[in-house]
Amino acid sequence: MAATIRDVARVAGVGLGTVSRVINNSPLVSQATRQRVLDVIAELRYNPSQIARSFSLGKTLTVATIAPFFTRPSVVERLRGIEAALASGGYALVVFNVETRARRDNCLRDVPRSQRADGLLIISLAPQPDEVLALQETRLPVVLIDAYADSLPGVTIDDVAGGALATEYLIALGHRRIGFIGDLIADEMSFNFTSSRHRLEGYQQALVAAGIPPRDEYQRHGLHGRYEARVLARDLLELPEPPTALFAASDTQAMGVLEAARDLNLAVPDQLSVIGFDDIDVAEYLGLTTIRQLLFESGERGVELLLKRIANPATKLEREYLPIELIARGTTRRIAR
Amino acid sequence: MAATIRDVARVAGVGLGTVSRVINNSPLVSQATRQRVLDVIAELRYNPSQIARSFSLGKTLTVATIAPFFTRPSVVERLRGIEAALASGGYALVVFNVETRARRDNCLRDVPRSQRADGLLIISLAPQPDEVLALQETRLPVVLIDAYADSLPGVTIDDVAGGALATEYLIALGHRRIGFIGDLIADEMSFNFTSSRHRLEGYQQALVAAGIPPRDEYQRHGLHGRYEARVLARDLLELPEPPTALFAASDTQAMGVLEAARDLNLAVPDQLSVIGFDDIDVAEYLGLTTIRQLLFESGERGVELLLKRIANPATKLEREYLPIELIARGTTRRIAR
DNA sequence: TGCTATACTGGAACCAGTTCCAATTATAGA
DNA sequence: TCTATAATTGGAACTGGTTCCAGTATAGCA
Repeated sequence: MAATIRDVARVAGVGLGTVSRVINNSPLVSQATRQRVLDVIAELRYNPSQIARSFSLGKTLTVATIAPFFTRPSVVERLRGIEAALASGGYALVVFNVETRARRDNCLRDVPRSQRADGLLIISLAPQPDEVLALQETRLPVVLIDAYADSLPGVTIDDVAGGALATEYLIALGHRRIGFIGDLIADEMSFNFTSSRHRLEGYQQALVAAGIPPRDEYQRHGLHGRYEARVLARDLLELPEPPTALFAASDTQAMGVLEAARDLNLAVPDQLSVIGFDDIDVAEYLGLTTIRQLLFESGERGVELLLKRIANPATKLEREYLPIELIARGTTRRIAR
Repeated sequence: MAATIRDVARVAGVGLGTVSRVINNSPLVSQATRQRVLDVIAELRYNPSQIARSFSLGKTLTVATIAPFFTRPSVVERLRGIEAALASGGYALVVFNVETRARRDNCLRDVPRSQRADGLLIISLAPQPDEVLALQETRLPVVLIDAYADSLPGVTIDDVAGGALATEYLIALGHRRIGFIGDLIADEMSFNFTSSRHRLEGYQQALVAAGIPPRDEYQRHGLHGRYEARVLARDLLELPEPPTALFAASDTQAMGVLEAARDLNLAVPDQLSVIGFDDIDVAEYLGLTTIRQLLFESGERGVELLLKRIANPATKLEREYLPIELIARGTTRRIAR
């Protein structure tokens, strides 16, 4: 139906190779011939088939990304960085959104094997050791973003340090009773999210370092979401001896905490300090104190690492840590001991 | 390097066709042969090349989506609907993010021509007549979401009715001085966004119908964004005779309006009513009165229409209108005349 | 036993590009 | 004019699947 390169060659009265050379701007074509071919291409409205080209070249000029819950603002921002970096490199982006354990497993298994893409970015999901092996076997270049796995390159932050940073800040403000709201442990297990767990570790380390024994009843875990965090926080704040400050493992969850405070008529920051994590777009609007990480840049850097590996698969394993920063806004406040 | 179907055939001692039949679960293979082939596939760790398969079949099992500013919550939610519907149909999703006029034009021109995908979804961008012609010439099935163009199928809402609905509600609450904050006209022009313009039309119609002459100074346009809307709203609210209610063409812009009110110490809803559009996720958190549209579903329905057209390109032009609904929350309030 | 219908199987041809080698033509230099 | 070299050009072979036709084996039946 659509014109092929052979049609063009026939009509222009030249050989296949010549048309191919014209399409690819090879210098090995005379000006006159090039013009003739270009005219015929226009006349026949010929468009080279990307598929045939990929097939012949053995490269797809496409990168696949597996992302959990890609509506989360933090994930979206990373994706935006990825897309921007890929577009400027001439690559297209295929997105797989993962919202269940089964789909996570399927994607991690099938996407690399399908050979749809020249490389794979995995956001916030840490492959298990056996999955890492399977990945390596496919020889597909892979880079993790916001996740860590032995012997896979990645771009992350130091989540333990981030958790500690947030907690130390609250301690410095005079808080001693500090609660933590994070992702469901079971959920972390099934998806193998690691950031919430690491932030919890940092939280505990900071407490211990300040001589404050961590209390189990101050640590709550639920499905990642505003509503779930709201319920957890409400519960936490109704303890006989409630925390005076809450550290939420993400800004989305911090929003749930703020709702809980509203539910209970607790003034923030006067009666309750709240700190989040990520510094997503609305955090500024809400005046939320949080730990900023460079989401857009994480996508960009991930692409950079990946393209380097695509160009040269033997590149040594690189792992990049992006900086974090405390952004003090209006939801935290000093209290008297 | 990687094993091909011919390797499998050779090692298993069968023909090419037989291996292909096994891969595709054709019933025309004896149980014994099938097992032998499966064993060899496992042994050689053979994975069929998706590219070769696409090439041979003439279909990519991929759908491309062009979306402007895909970080906007409304766009993300539509994308989520698209991805979900595509995944369940076995299709992959390629995403192109458009943030400049030049990229919009390039994407609209090149993506359909590259024959990377079996179909194309365009979100919130209305192709111009000449672009429609070019699209049709490629014979690629296309469906618009949140956009309208002559002779292209699409899924939209009635934005004029939505604008009227919001405005009528404010009027019913007793407001007479009602302002409008929408996207930059020049921007609409260059991207050819239409929804903000249509909502403005509905706003004007509702005013006229209620015997209220629309005032030019009450209608402001800026780049789509919270900050820009904040500046516009502040300006509007500092008029000698400021509006008592503001209709923002999107929830994101409504958030900017709320910030402006905060800047000027205007209590919402007591001194200023605010209504948004879209009912994005945070709207509920903010208690924002808004017009809800079914974002996720718009993606799903768009995919459904598209897959129908891919299966049968002769499908007659379908255009679907999704319902809208006023969600009254806490940022609007009745005032005495 | 022979014949026919049925169940499998093999592999050539095909999809639309790229690449590379051989052939041809043009150009420069002697 | 002839030769060496450079500049172009043509097209076969190749990429890895699918499809379809022809061929073989097996079973059922008279």
